[in-house]
Amino acid sequence: MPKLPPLNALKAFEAAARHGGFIGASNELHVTRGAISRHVKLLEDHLGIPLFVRQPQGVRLTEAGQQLLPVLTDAFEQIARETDRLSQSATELRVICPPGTSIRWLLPRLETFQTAYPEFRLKLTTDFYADRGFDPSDADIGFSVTNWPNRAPDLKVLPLFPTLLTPACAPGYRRDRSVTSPEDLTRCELLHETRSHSDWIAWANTFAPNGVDPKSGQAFSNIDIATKAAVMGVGVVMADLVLCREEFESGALVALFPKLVCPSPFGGICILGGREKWNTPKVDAFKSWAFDSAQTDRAAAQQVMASLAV
Amino acid sequence: MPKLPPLNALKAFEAAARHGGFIGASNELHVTRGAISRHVKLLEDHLGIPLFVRQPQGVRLTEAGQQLLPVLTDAFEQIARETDRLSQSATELRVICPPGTSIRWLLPRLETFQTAYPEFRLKLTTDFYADRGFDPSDADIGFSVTNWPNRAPDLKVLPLFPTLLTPACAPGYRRDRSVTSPEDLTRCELLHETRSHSDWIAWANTFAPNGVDPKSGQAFSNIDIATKAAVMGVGVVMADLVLCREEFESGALVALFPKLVCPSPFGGICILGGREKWNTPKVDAFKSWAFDSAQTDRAAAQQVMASLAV
DNA sequence: TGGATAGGGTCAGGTTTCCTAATCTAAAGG
DNA sequence: CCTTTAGATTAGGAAACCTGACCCTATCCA
Repeated sequence: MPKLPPLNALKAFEAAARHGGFIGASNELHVTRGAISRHVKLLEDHLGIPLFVRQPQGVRLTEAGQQLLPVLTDAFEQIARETDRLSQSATELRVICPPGTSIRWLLPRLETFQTAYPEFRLKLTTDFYADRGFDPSDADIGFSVTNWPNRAPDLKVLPLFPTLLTPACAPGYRRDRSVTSPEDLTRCELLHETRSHSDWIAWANTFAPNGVDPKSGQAFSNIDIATKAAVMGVGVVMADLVLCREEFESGALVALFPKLVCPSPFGGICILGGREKWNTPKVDAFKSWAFDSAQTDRAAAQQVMASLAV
Repeated sequence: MPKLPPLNALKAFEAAARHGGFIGASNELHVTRGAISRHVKLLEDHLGIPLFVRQPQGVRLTEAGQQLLPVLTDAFEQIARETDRLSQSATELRVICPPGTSIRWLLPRLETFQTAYPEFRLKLTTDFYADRGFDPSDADIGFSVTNWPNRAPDLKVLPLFPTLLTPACAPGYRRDRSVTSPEDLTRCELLHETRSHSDWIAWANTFAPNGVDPKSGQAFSNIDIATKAAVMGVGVVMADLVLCREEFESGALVALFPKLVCPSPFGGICILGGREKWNTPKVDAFKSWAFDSAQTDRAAAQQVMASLAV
């Protein structure tokens, strides 16, 4: 690799040559004429060959200067194009989030992110991941309902708030079925999300090992629809006390067994990101915003847990 | 024109990425690891995107780094190639010199130039110029026997030593013809250079307006051959007291009229160069060497002129 | 003719950037 | 468990850089 001349001198020369004078270059580079003059001279000394002919009316490129200019312009343009592209991609924040979490948590809060960090352009994909789980090359941030125990070594995880599960239904549904113990659930319609019955399985394992078949009932494409179905009196949904806080507070949903709350074995809602990007400004911004936004959710969860311990 | 990142940081990153580590880069750039580390971080901050994944065993390029590296390598290589080429041409010194001056003055002294300035590779062309005179794009330096009065505005001139003309011949030739006054030259064979009879014309105009026909006699392809012919007793040459000093001192040539010396109306031997290159290191070196080497010639000319004034 | 303008060169002095050298950290290897 | 390796980090001093004021020259224009 042959040695390069001083790069800043090259930049100064390129600008001066392109503008046909030192003043133009000094404006472009926001320095004084003297600075351009010295840079150009330095480069000429380095190469041992004059690049400009100085005349009282201004400078004119020598033959050597004319040969050097297009090479530099081209090289700098290449560099600028690529670095710009990378910078650009540094401000685009791609987030992927499963439908339930997206509808019930992320979407209602997203506007505050854009307000807090207008310099990032957020692109949200609301969808389940493909079978392989979250892939950092698809998005910068992925929401997840599990802490992905040891599953992806290249992924970093930031837990936002825990998932607290308990069966819930509309007040009228409870009245009609007069459910008082887990065994009574056999008389109820269980409402599921299509992809997994794991929430019902987890809860049933803890509180009703023999009293309910977690595979029975109806399935919906995502947990938000299942919850809405419960509100409409279709059946009993395994509700997250945190994510469904609104429905519980308004009375649209009631917990069948307020003391039988099962923390999700997978931990709760968290965000994932590739190790490479985990500490980039855009990901940092999102992490910090998400963690702050989840503060009230963590507090609510803690309150529920405290009330159970009594 | 989009803004460029700090160029030195780009250089540091490029070297680090190419070597796959900061130590390799620090060796190539002759700085410490810390310097590379800071440069890379600066660039990452500037772009807002990490370029390396830091691991205890070393660094690994991120996706962004992998995309940036080839662009930088290519751009720097282009620049290095072109600047190298220009530097190279800065050390090649092309000189063009008419045959007479070349044989009698330049060639015998050339070795001392190479000794004094081994960094320049001198390429000598011994030839007359084409009709248009010396062209700076053909050579960096041109020797001339005239000062080119106001003829080429873009040329710079450095006079080396004056031309002092007087008719001379072999001692035996003078004895045979018993020449004692300019009028006796009509009985002599005049020896000329093919291209121009101006020396004889200039001398005859001054000292023998009616006594000699400057167009008569024999012509030779250059003044050196004409001089050698005179030494051999063929005729009378219009000799330069400076350039033919050796022949006069050894007695091979004698001046027919020692007091009738005519300074060339064109001044004398000088070197020419294009204004653009006149102050480049290589041309400066040659100018300084040539001027110093001509010191004894100027002294000899001065001595001749002083002896005439007595 | 002579002042105004425009382009560049140069220098001292202060600021920014840069590098070094020493000290930390974390992992791997003997 | 100690050594080695590869980077990160920091203070402080060296180098590069820029500014701002001045000079020069040629041209324009009144």
